[in-house]
Amino acid sequence: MPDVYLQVALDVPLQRTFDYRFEGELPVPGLRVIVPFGRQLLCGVIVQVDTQFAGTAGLSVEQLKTVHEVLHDMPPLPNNVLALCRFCSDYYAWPLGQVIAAALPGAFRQPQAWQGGKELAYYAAADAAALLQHVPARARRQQELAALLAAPRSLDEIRAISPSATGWLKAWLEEGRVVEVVAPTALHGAPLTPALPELTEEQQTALTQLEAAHGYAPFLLFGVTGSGKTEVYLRAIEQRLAAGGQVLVLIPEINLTPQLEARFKARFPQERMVSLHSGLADGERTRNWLLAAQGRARIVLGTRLAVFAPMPNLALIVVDEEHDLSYRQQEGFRYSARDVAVYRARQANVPIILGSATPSMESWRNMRESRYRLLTLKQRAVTGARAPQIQLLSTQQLRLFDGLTQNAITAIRETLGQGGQVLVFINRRGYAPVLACHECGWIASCKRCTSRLVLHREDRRLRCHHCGWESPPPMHCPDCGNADLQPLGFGTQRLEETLADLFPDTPPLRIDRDNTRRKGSLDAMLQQIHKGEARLLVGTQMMAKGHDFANLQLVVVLNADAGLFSLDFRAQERLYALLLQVAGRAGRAGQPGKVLLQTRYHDDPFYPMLISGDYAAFADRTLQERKANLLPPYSTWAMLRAEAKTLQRATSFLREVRERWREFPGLHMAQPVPALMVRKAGWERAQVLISAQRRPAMQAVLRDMLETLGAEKHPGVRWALDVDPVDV
DNA sequence: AGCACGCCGACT
DNA sequence: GTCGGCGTGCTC
Repeated sequence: MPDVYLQVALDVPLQRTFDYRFEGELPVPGLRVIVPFGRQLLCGVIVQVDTQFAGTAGLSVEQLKTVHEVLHDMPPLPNNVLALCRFCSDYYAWPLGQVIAAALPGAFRQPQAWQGGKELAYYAAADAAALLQHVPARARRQQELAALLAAPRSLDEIRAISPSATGWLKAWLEEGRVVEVVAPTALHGAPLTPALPELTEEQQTALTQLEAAHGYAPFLLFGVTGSGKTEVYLRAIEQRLAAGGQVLVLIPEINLTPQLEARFKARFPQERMVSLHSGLADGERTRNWLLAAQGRARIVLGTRLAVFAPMPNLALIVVDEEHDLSYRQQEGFRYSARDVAVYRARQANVPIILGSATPSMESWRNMRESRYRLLTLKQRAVTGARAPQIQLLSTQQLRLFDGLTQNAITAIRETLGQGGQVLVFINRRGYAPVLACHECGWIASCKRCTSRLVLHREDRRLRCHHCGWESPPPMHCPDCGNADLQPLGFGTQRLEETLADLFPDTPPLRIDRDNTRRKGSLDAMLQQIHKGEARLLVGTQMMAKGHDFANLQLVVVLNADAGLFSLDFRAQERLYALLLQVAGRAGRAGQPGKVLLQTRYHDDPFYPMLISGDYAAFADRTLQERKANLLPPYSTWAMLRAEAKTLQRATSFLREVRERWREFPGLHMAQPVPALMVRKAGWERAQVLISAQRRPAMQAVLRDMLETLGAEKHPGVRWALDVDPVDV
C-alpha cells in the first residue's frame, strides 16, 4: 500500500498547515485525525490528500511524522464547509486550523474519538443497494437485516431480526458496509395543520418574490416591528421544506432561541429541528450538529456559530435582525456571521433573507445598488401594534436634577401613580469618553478627520483614533469659554441612587450585564417584573431586546447623546436601532406607550428621522455621509492590534510595521494610538487603523503582512489583525 | 497555544 | 543544595 501524504489543519495559532505521512486506506479531506505535534498529540482536520509529497519548503519526507489515527466518529467535513473555512481563513486573516476548530462542536476538537453517540447509536447501511448485493441471497435473515438497514435502526430493532444479528452488524461495521449514525431526536408532535394567519398584501408580495427565487438570491426584508417578518420567514421556509430542502435560520442571541424555537415547533410539528448555540451542553450540540450534517434535521436554528454547520440539502438561509452586532465574534477568530452567511448562500446557490427593521449600512448599500432585492413591510400586521410616541426633552432648556429633567421625573411619578411600569434606559452602548461642553454643545473633534477625539484618562490626552493626532485637553470650551468640560454620558452612574431617593415607595430594579451574570438571576428579575413586584426598572441595552412587559407604559431614555457623538462612525445607526427597540417595549395592546428622550442636542437632524420612524431616509443620508467621507462600506478597514508589557513596546512595534507598509499602493495607515482599553490582563495595547478604498488592495496587504510578520520574531509582542473592525 | 529547555531566588 | 519563576523557541 503506497504512502499517502496528508495536509492537516491544526488548532494552533500558526498560519500554515502541517504535512504527515499515512499508511493505510486512502482517507478523504474533512476527516478528523490525531497527529503527533511536538511532544503532544493533537486533533486536526485533513485538508488535502496527496499520493506524492508536495514538499513544503525546507522539509524532507524523512522529517514527516506519521498520522496517529484517522477518526471516523463524524462524517468528513464536506467540501463546501471546508471551502467556507478556507474563505474565512483568507478573508479574516486567521489560521485555517483555528477557523475549522471554530466550525466544529467541542467534542470534535478533542484528540480522541467521540463516545457520546454510543448509547443513542443508530446504524444504517453506507450504501443500501451494495449491502443487499453483498449478502448471499439464501441468507434470508441477513437479507432481512440488510433491507432494514436502508434506514437508521436502533440496536433493539436490529436484535429483533435474529439473535445473531448483532454479530453480522459488527462484521459489516468493520467492513464499512454499515455506519453508525446519531440517534434521531423525537419529533415534536403529531402532524396538524395550524390555522395560518392571513397575510397582509405586503407580506404576500414579499412571499411571492421569495418563492419565485431560485439559485443565489439575496433579499433585504425591511420591516418595522410588528410588521410580521417572522410570518414571512415561516412561509418561505415552509416552501423550501416542502421541496425537500434544509433551512438555516440565524438569530442574534441565545436568549431569543426559546421564543422562536417554540414558534417554529408549533408551525412545523412534523419537521425535525435542532438548535445550535453556545448555551447547549457539548453532547447535545454535537448531536444536533451531526443531525444537520446528515441532512436529517431540516431546520437549523442557531446563533452565529451555526453558520458553519454542514447542511447537505441547504435550500434557504434566514438571518434575522441582520444588523445586530451579536453576529460578530469579537475575540479570537473575529468574523461576521451575517457576511459569512451571504458568502455561503452564494456558494450553495440558494436564496438568503436578511431581515431587519433597521438594516446595516452595508446591507442598505447593497440593496440601493441592486445587489440585494428589497422587500418592504410598512404596515403593522399584528393587531393593536402601534408606533410608540417619542418626545424629546432638551437638557439644554430644562434643568437637570442628578441627570433627570423635571418633566421626566413628573412623568415617572404619574405613571407609577397610575400603577404602570417605567423603564429608565441608560444608553451605554457606543460609549466612549468623548469630551463635550455641556453649556454650548461643543464637541472635541479632529481638525483633520472630522471624527471625535477621545479622552484618555491615563495620561489626560485627547487623541484621534483615525489619524493619531493628539493634544492635551483644552481647559476651557473653545466656543463659549465654559471651564467645566466633561465626557458625554458622565454622571449616569448615580442614577439608581437618585431614583431611589426620588421614589422611596417604588424601589428601582437595575438590570444590566453585571447583576445578571449568575445563571437564572435574569429570569428571577423578569419574573419580578411580570408579577408587578418591580415597577421602576433601570436598564441598559440588554433590556432593549426580546422582553415584553404588558404593563410598561413609559420609557425614559438617558444619555442618547453618547451614541450620537461616539467616535465610532457606526454609533448612530446602532443608536437608531437601539432607541427603536427600546421604544417598542413601551405600550399595551392598542395603546401606544410613551417614550421620553433626554438630549442636549435636540435639534440634531437625527431626531426628526427617529421620531418619524423614517429609517430609509436616515439610512440614505447616513450612506451619503459615508460616501463623502470614504468611510465603510465605501472603503475597507482593518485594525492591526498589538499588545506588550509596556505601551511603549507595543507602540514602537506598530510604528515600525507602519513604516514598512505605509507605501503599499492603494492603502492608508494611521499612526498608532493606545487602545480604548489600554491595559488588559497585565498587557498594554495599541492599534493602527488600516484603510483602503478597494478590497483587493486590503487583501493583498493583509496577506503580505501576515506572511512577513508571521515568519519574523517579535519578542514580547502579541499582535493580531481585525478585518472589518466594529470597535475602533 | 502548549510544552520544552534554560538559567537565577526562597525553600524541604 | 533543589523547586520553580517565566523568557524564548519550536512544532510537519
